[in-house]
Amino acid sequence: MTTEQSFNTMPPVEDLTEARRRLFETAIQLFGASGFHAVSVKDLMTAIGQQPGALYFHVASKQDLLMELVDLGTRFHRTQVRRALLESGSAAPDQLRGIVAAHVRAHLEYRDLARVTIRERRSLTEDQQARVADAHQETTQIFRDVVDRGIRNGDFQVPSPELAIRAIASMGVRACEWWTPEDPHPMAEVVDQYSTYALKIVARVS
Amino acid sequence: MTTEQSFNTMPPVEDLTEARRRLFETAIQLFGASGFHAVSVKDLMTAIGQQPGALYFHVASKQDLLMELVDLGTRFHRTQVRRALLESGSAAPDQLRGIVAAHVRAHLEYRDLARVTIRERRSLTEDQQARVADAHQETTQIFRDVVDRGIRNGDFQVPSPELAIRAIASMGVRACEWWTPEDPHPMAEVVDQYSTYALKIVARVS
DNA sequence: CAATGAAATGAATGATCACTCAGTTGAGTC
DNA sequence: GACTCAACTGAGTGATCATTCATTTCATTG
Repeated sequence: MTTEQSFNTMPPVEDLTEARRRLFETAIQLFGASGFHAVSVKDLMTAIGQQPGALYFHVASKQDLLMELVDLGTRFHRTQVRRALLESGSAAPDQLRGIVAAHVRAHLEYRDLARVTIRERRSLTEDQQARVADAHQETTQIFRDVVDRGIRNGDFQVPSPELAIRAIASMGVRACEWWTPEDPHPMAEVVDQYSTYALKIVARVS
Repeated sequence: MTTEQSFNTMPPVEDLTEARRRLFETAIQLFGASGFHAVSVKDLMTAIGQQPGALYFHVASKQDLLMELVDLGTRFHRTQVRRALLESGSAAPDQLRGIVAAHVRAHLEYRDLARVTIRERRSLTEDQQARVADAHQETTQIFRDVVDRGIRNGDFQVPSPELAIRAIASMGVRACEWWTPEDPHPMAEVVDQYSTYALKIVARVS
């Protein structure tokens, strides 16, 4: 097993032409750095080395492009958390450690995508938000299921599962805002520590 | 002692004319809801019931207005954390509980201001960011001092104080994004729970 | 080598952007 | 009742915004 780290801006996606993939990657970087509304179509296309109008060969609108990015980020996040649960054992603490690690890692490996997905969801139209809501809800439900099960069988003990999950998720969500590959704490350490914090938060008080 | 909750958009500020205060409050609400770049000068001044040009009687520019709001939020946050430390006893766990409670409460009582302060710091110019940096740094240092002291005297035990503080702060910072006064969990419960989580994170493993 | 079609150009569209400024309003002061 | 002054109006400025579209480029295919 290699300890190789990936610092791509976009997770692997099928059915994506090279030109589209390059557009998406650039958009993720610029939107992630400055925000959707702060980046103009001219800014975006100049960064790719093209004219503004070329955007509309690939997407219907700037708004539509954002939708695709947020959708991509939300689905990727769900995929990673889902997989982590599948690869965990049946013990609730192991499961929680697994999904929190996946959650944090997703936000650190693809920081710009995570920033866009988190920050710019409110910039989507109501219809667009509805289209993304399901995938996000499913990810939340996985956390809820794991914590609830841990509470039922006595592994965890916490006054409010909702608050605990919000707190746990917050650590990972915020991580993409401050962590960089140059940080003195390597990604693996952050992932490990934050997973431990999650377990401490829901730990049974004996 | 009353248990009265305040849901104003702006903390009390001296030396502020009524017209300016109204402008600031509206700006905090609109910028907090949609983001600085998504709100035009026309949007902002229409919400106050004035012409766009009237803005420039009160501030030099839209950018300058943002600077004042972020500065306000950053200083208020520091004030609250500072005060909480002063009002705590000498025991590190009590101090940590106090400053975390103040941190979370500041983000819940003034959600829009917190959102603007957190999200839009990157929208400031470099000079403006530098002007805000000191106040923010001082707040961080308070957390650092409390945790470090707790570690030295054996109350706390954690592999990395930096990571623990980031995690603890994240819970409060994110809270202004999801909590509302209509939430089933009242503010006091969130504040109390999150303070407890903070103590659990840095707790000595015996 | 002619035909095709995906990809991008370059110039234009009207709308909206932040911002300016000379003039108006109206409440308070001498 | 003339004067002051903070607050705001209303009509504009040029720049930039997202978007459109007829045309061009160029690698691939028949």
